[in-house]
Amino acid sequence: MSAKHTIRRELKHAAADDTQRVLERLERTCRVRGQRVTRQRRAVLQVLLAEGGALTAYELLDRLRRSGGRSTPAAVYRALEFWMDSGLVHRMDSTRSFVLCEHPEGPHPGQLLICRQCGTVIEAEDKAVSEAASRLGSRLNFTLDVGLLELTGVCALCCARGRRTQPAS
Amino acid sequence: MSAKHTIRRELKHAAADDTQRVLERLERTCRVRGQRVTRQRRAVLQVLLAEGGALTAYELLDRLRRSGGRSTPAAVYRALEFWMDSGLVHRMDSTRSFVLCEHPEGPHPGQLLICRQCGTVIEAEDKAVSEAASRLGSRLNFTLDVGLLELTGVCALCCARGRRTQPAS
DNA sequence: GCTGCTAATGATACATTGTATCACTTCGGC
DNA sequence: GCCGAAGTGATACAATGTATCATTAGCAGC
Repeated sequence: MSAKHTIRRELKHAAADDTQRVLERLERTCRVRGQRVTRQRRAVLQVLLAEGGALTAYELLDRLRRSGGRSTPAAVYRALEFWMDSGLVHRMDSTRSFVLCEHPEGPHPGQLLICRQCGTVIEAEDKAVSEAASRLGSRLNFTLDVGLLELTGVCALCCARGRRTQPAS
Repeated sequence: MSAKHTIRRELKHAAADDTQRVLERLERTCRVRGQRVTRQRRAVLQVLLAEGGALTAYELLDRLRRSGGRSTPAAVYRALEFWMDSGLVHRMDSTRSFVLCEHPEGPHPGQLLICRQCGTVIEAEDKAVSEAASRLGSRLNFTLDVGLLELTGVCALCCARGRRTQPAS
């Protein structure tokens, strides 16, 4: 459990941390699982770490190419698929974009709150929501997948920015 | 209110009903709102009614062309956008497909349960889920959009079909 | 160190999904 | 009938995602 916990903390504080160290640890963890962390995969994760938010596959491709790589769409999608299988990256259907996950231990119930305006993504683990959904599933005889619910809206910052009538200004 | 209700009931029982009658009523309702129900729009809705489930834009296009139409992607998307604005059609991000809505009165909180295997879509209005989501939004200072949550899973039928081991073994 | 197996890559082409543009047509109000 | 706005048709294109297959890299066993 402590290994998981460490990765999670490191992801959360990656901006302030030495990115290299985080990657090395991830690499070690994946190797233990029998997975290879190759140049492509490392590069993709690095971009997502550096970005600190969500990116579409082609935005990711752009960034990789700009840093001198010769990636292709297929390569990016393969790397993303790998990280999704590892549980380190989530794909958001509503924006067709990819974001680092904070719970690398694999599939887990939870929610993604996605800001329509700035693209910020907050990952939540609200028991009330996931249990209500689960109950709804049972009621309708539907075996729901375990995974993240996507909730779109406007984040606090954008909401404040957007308000022309001043709340206190 | 009774008009809304009637449309809703008719949509629900469209398969058993006279499709033409439903369309005529929808047309009348839209006209009252100052909206035009054109040939393209009527055709798109007709296909969705006949299908009784979700279709992607290009599946819809295929069906339209097979029935002798000369539609284009743009035309289909325009018609779908029109019906979505009217609240009669929902787009599901997770499957990139479109489905008739049972609540033509406009945006409303609710859930779509989507079967991964057969594509069946059930529309639900579970207060517990939408209220839990809403509370989560408030807690995180996120102004959530009013709309349908997409929950994927496996429907009862597919679940039964898929079970190789009998339930009591 | 070799050999051979498997996983991953690179490159290309292609498939799918969605939009922009613009000339033309249709509809509804006068 | 005429006008203006809304809608259409056609074309081209943008964005997103996959299939294929020859080549390369990493690891296991010798």
